[in-house]
Amino acid sequence: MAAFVDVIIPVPLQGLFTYALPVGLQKQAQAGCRVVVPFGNKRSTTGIIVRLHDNPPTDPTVNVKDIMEIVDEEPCILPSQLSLWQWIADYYVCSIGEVFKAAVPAKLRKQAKASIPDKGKGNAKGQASSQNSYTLPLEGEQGYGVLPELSPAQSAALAAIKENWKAHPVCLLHGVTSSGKTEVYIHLIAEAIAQGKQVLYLLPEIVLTSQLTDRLQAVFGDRLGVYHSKFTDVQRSHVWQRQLSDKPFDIIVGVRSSVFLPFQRLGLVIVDEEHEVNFKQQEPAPRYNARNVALIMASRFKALTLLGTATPSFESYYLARTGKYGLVELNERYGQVQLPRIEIVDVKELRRKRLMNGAFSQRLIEEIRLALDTHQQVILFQNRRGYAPQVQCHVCGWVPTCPRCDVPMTMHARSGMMTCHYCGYTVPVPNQCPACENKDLRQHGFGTERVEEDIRKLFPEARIARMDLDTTTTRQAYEQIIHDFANGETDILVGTQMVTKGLDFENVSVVGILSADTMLNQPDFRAYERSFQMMAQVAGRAGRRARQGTVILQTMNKELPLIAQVVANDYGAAYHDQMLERRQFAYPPFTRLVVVYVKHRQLSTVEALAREVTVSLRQLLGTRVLGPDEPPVGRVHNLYIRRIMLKLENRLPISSIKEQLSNLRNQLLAQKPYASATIFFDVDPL
DNA sequence: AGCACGCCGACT
DNA sequence: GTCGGCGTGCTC
Repeated sequence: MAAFVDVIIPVPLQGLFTYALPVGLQKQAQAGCRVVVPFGNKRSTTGIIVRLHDNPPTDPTVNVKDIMEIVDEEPCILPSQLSLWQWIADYYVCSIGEVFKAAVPAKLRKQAKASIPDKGKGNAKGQASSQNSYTLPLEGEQGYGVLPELSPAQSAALAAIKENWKAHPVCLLHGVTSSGKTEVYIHLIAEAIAQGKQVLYLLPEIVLTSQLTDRLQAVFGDRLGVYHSKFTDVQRSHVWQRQLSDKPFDIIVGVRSSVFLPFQRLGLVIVDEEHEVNFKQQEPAPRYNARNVALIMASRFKALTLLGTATPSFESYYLARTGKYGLVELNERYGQVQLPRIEIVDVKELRRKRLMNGAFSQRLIEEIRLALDTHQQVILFQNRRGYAPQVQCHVCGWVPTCPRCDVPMTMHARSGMMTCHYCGYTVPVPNQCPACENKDLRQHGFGTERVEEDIRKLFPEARIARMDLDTTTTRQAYEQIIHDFANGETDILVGTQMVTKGLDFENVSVVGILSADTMLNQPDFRAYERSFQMMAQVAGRAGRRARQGTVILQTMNKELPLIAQVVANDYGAAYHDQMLERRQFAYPPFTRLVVVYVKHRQLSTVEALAREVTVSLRQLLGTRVLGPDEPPVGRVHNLYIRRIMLKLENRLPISSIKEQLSNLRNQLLAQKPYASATIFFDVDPL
């Protein structure tokens, strides 16, 4: 009988915590069970048992405390999950307690007694499947509906994927926009569950709409569970519990965090829109990429994996081209719909000739007019929300900036407020310049709110909607906008990136990219890749059934090769060009990146600490260490920020380097002047 | 990350 | 006289 247990505690501290196991609790203790323990100043905290043993802590100064209570009769975290958590903590250089926090719904993390023992009865309320009965068809029996019929191209892709899987457990499906990848997925899912396997179908939050879940629901009924971040914590806890039961969902369609659900017999993982940056969690730790975590999880389950997208991340495409992944191309749009015609508009020249009407060129206005006259729909993409990204005093040049961050505040006209898009700080729009008292404050640039207002003036008869962070605060609002547009109740949809993501509308004949330049000008080695992806994706929303769509692409950089590649929809050329540069400048996929972030309230402290970090890392890694430098926004929430970038060749012993990073961090933060500083790592940054 | 302890300003 | 500001120290 074990005397001690090692426990995961939800704090950003390295390692596990050892507790004594009172005799009375010994028979109930199992790895994966929740326990209530005293921790620090807190009388009780819920942790997870990782292992049982007989060794008191080696450090004689620690005062071992007793477990107060074991919450579960049966583990609520499976061994496969515990080991995945450890992998994530090691790979992304964070604590396992932070992984615990990200992985488990809060309700389950806060002791919720008595809910787990009710095995097999976890009802996922508010789920796509609302029925209570979990009766499944017997083996071999047909609880799902009719599978969609596949076009010859889709059938060929399906066959090719299965053929590829014979040699590679991971296959990349590169299918042009509107090629009907979802139907292919449905066939693969049906085959997997017919073999008694579970399926994880991962997509970015923005694509997980009822449009999609209804479609899957129609085929798979209540074998399908949906795991959405906008569901309540209770709903997510129910899905978790059901996955532990003896009647788990066979298919989980879910966002990033669904990689943390307990799977018992995972056989297939589909990562749709594989290139999406939203698969990477930015804040807080763990800064994990759900696509990569899913790949690790799949390989541990010996499950097959399909990565699908019209615009593969260059990393994935590289792995496919070099034979690490299988590669299947699906070049034909479903129903022989043509790819859109992309027309470049030279904004620089039009500006010079004073021919721009605000953010709109004459060509774009003509095309919108034509679409409205023929009862077709329009999508306008502008990658900034709000009314004006910057306000400036025309006399003295004063610009309202956030008091807590080094950024200009964005003006929002409807609310009459200026808002910082980094920290949320909001103040009323000033009616005069506080520096020179002049009243001539001018707005610079165009946000979606302004675009919406201007387009209403140009087309007063059109029904117009806007989709951005400000109009989609609730899931219902988001679904409503999509629903109205899909049903033809809206003529023009204005929006940010949100309008570019995997939404399929039948009747869109015109897409306007108002300014390609905001994307192109990002000071980031991925700007090229991201710009191509975004433009190709938004262009792909145009031209559905029966007719070719038109894309009006407005740019100040029409001579850039990238623009020509977007026009030609030449993914291969964009990839090729970019690979030359990535190789030359030692960027992924030819290296792995780790960015070290240093933050502190005081500028002098951040700078000193960033220098110390850099010096120490140079001793270890030499010229692979770049920086320190100031990020584009050098202060957020009153914290000054510096970063150091590590470019590590693929052959380097990455895990030992990460261990040293972690040690260096602990060592520096233990020094007095740096005690209140923050150091964290962003592994494989996007 | 919490949370408590501890030492300095404007209020009933 | 005290309520409370957040610096800093610790967590099996």
